Amino acid sequence: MDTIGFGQHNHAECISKGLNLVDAECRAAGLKFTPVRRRVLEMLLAEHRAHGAYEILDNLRAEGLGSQPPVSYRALEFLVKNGFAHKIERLNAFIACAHLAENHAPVFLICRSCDSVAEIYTDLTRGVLGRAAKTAGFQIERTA
Amino acid sequence: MDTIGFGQHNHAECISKGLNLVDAECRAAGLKFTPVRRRVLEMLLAEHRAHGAYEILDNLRAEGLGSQPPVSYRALEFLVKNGFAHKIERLNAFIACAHLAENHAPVFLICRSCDSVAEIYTDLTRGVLGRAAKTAGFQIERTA
DNA sequence: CAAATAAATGTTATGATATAACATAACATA
DNA sequence: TATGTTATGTTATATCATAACATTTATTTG
Repeated sequence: MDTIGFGQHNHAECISKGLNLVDAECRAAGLKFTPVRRRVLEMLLAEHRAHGAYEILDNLRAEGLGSQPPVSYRALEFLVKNGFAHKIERLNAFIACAHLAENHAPVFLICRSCDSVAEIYTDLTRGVLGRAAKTAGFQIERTA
Repeated sequence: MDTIGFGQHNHAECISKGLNLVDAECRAAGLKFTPVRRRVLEMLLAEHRAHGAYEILDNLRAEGLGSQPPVSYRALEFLVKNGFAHKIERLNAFIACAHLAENHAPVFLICRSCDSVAEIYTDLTRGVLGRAAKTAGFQIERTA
């Protein structure tokens, strides 16, 4: 188990490492890490908080990278689909994955006061939830 | 632990019992279980699936119980706030609580094909999630 | 290389979900 | 009955999301 909480860390490095990692993964998987997609991930990595699609769009627009909703939604969809970011349904917002390069089922802890988010990962298919799911006729494929 | 899966049960009874239970709880807690609120809960109880706010509203409108979005949203808010229903963020929809009268932290299993929902409850603050939350500086108050 | 194909992006329009704000009515109780 | 409180009615609008189609860019292949 592992979390990203509120401890300090070298943040510039955190961003560049994330970008490089995703860059490499895309290369390996034959995915196109285009300028828009890269920039969106960079925005998400820049802060450990959830960003709305329109907030992302505003930034893209200011940088001349796109001006209409589908632009941000498509980039975010790409990132989420490939596990580089997650959508937090509770907030209708997106956050960079805190465990890039590891296959996992994310669970989010969301502060009720400030909407800060911490991402936990652990194998939920085992333990109490996995057993309950089985009883109900479900098999957990993914969370969120 | 307990779930509502896809087993059969006496459904008419399931509805009336739910209504009576909530009726009693409201009485005890000094909450007003008004016609709109009661009817909305009845709709939710009528099927073990999540209902959208606008679907609820359409029904209310057809019955002369309200015609504008705030009507259904307010009734749903009342039900959720008091634990009689839950909002499933993943579906932007609402479902009657499957464990009325028990204080709990719901977790939903959602079928990716048909959106069927099963509600699990268990004490998530213990076990792996509770420990991870603590590490991240969180204390789990509620889920969803 | 050129043509064909596929993938990504641009753009318009609209759908779907949700709430702010204010007016009115119903209810409780002093 | 006056007063405060809670619920409801209503308008308008904010917020989140995607369908559909045109255009461009990249990739494959003849």
